[in-house]
Amino acid sequence: MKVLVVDDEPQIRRALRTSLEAHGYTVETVGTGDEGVVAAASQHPELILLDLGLPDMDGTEVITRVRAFSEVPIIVLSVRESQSDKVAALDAGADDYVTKPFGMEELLARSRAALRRKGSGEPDAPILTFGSLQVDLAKQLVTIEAEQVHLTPTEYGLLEVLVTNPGKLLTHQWLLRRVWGQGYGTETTYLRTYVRALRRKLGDDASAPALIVTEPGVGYRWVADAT
Amino acid sequence: MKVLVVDDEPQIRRALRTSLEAHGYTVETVGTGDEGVVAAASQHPELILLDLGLPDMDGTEVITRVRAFSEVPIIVLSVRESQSDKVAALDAGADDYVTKPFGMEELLARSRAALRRKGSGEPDAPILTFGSLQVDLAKQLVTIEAEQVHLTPTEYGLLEVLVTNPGKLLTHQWLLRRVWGQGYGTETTYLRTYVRALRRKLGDDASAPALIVTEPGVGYRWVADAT
DNA sequence: ACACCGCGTGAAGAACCCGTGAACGCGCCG
DNA sequence: CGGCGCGTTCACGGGTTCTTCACGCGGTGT
Repeated sequence: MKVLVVDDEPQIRRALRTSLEAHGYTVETVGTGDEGVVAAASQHPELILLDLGLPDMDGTEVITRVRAFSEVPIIVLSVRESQSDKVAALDAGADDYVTKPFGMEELLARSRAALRRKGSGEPDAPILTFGSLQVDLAKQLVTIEAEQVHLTPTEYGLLEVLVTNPGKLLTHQWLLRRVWGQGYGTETTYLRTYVRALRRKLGDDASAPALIVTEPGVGYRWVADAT
Repeated sequence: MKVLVVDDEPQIRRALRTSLEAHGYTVETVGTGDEGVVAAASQHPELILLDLGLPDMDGTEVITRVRAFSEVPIIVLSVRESQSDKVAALDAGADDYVTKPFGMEELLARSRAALRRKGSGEPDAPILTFGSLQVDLAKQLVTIEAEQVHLTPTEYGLLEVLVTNPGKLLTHQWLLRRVWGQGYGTETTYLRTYVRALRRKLGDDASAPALIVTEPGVGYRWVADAT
């Protein structure tokens, strides 16, 4: 049973490692959010313990990134007790939220509860294929006919929400909030610009779309069939 | 989305009921553990909020009894903060443990997290079928004989309120308010135009309607049987 | 029988939206 | 310090959608 610990404080990493290993878990530890996402993709842990106070990126960002390609249980550890922090983390896709300092017995029990639930899930493929187009959600890598395509962060973010919601009509507001953040919702010119960039780089034609269909006045829709 | 609240304090029951119902949940409440187990079996709730301090039986006992026949998510609410209580409840099969007093926003977020985990397994089918016509409410996609039909936003909005109120007589004013907004109510020409567009695109004949029947002087009625 | 009302039909102007191309500013790295 | 990548913003032309109008037709009541 492999557990990934993402925390920047070495003593906490050590404490978690010893306690977890004493209970029969295998433990991997990393110190930054970026390493956390990479390890979640490459190591395939069965549980992630994630500290929210990371130096390089916000904790909810890590959750969103991991949730893009995996449904592995995530338990958040944080010193922040405010409701808004908890709500943000849970709604981003976390399974549980424990405030520091916490009791190790409680954390172990919550880990058992999270792992017990995981029983009925099916392993998901982190690589989506649409004809000659491939999107590796874990590595954030896009290839077309085995040729790597370079996308800017915003372009990739938009592509990710599109391919993970295939067939669905995604409204302008929904896309903007999802890719640019909660403060956005009316900047449809952003979408036009980035949808255009995606279509160009992915070889799609706006007048005869095979990937991204525009629904006038409403939003966009990813129409390619996964193969 | 039905939620079962098991708590012996009437004011907590009331508070939970109002908050949950305000967020769109259907709420059942009972006051004893015995009733809780019975309600869990008979009502098939999709989430259980369980107070540990029940008069007739220990809370972990309730969890064990429910877990004997159901995997419905259980969130424990308790005044007890000791680790041993949390461990006991979680190991008995609870999904989460929240200590009173708790913030309602946090509880709602934890409820969403629990329901999200559960919901990912069973595909809720919001696809309505009427013969060869299919309306996918989630994707906002309309197909006829597996062939995609393109509808404008207004056309789709009108179709949606029609198919979600099958058989009912929908007055002009009601339809206009529902599709165009509160400020409308007399513009029957809009309805004529868009009902016509729908009939054309869906292959219905106004003089022998199989989908949309006009009720002269009153409104319209969706008459197709869901299959 | 006749006028009237509501509906279906078709079409046309106006308003809106999208695709396209390009420019500007900012941070970063050499 | 200069270029480069990226995000943001603007303007224009063409297409789609919304709104509005006009004309027949059938049913209703007088």
